[in-house]
Amino acid sequence: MQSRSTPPTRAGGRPRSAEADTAILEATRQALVDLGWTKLTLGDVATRAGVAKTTLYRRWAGKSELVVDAVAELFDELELPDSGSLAADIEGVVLQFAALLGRPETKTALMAVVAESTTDEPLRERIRASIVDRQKRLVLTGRARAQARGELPVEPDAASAAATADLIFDVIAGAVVHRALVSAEPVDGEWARRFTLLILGGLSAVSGRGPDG
Amino acid sequence: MQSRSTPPTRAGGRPRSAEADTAILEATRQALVDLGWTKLTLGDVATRAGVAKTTLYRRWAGKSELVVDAVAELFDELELPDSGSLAADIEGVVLQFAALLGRPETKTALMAVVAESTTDEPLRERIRASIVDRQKRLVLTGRARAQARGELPVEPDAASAAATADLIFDVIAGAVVHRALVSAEPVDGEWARRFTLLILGGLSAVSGRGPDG
DNA sequence: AGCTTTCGCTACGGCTCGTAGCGTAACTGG
DNA sequence: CCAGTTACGCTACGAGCCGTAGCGAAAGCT
Repeated sequence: MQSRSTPPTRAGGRPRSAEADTAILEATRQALVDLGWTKLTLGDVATRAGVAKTTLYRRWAGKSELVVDAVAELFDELELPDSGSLAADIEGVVLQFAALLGRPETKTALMAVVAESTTDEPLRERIRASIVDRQKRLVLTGRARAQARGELPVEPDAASAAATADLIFDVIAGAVVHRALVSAEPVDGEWARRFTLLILGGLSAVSGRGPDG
Repeated sequence: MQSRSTPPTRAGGRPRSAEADTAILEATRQALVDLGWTKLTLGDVATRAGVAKTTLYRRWAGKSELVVDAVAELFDELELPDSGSLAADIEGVVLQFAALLGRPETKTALMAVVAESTTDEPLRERIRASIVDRQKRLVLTGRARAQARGELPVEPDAASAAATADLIFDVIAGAVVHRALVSAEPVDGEWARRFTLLILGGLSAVSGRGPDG
């Protein structure tokens, strides 16, 4: 996962405790739930994890990196169930992503580290590698399946196909995040259905008929 | 604007300096550019603005509230130019919103305060009132114009119409924010064109033909 | 005038930061 | 078994920021 700060890793010497690692990440998530992003302190996390504060600083450069690793583990749960239709696939991934964003630890952490990454390029790359790309795969496989079913045309131009995939990704992830965290309204089956209708058929499709289409 | 913390406002007494207010908000934006969200301190803002630190604390409850007010002013610039077609309207507002998110002060501030708002309900309400609703108006007027032109059907059910408007809003704002801040790739005319194509015609429309459609 | 509120300034205790130093623990290779 | 190497827990430290209190002076209103 390349999460921790890699030391020169010469052979020999006492190995880093794996239990400490998991304890720290779990303690970080719990601290996020209890305190939120700003009030979370590394000293508090160390106490919760039962390790010394110095141990934390030996493995992570700072608060942002630690939190990214802590929430990145949660994004491993994301999967794309093969529902048999593109619409069902989209609804499924939307609801799954929404459930993840519903957890208090991801809620407060995700936006905060992204905010931090706007003035910290290495951090942004870390987020991309351990969180964002994991979601992007869902879009790629989902589209491949839809194309195999004949639900979507195969774009001949590779550059155009990549741009479309990026677009779809930003639209889906962005819309769910905005609905869940900015508008702070529920991402339920009803919303997922309307959203999918919009993505597949466009504005006229979603506003032309009722939600029970 | 109801931005500052309203004192009991009895008659009489020395009025609050309006110059200090604008100086503080301007200093806050500049500090955001120079330091980013986390490294911004209220003491530093006070020094930049040429006011005492205590003056700041008399008007704002904390860092989050101050920053919200500082960036909210920038969102007043948003306007919906009547371009004559729904597609052009969408592209216009997307590019306008993207330009706003391109500024370093909004970049780092917007996500940070939203992150904070997930554990601070009054702050979320403040953001909604002074920032989010301002964008939502653009969606409502844009749709009204499109309906007047006959480009969009008029939804008879009021609840359904409101749900659609919320959906459109979350999709547009969310996609632009995600593209600009998470993917960190340019929101240019090319992207705006493809995005508009997707919103209006759905997935098959954007992947069916090339970007020069 | 007298009253009221804000202002700038100084000072303070409390908290967090990130690091340094030390002795000990764990694991590796000769 | 014994050096060598690295991680660990612990303590302590200067530095910086927080948010508030207290003061005298300034700027309005009646």
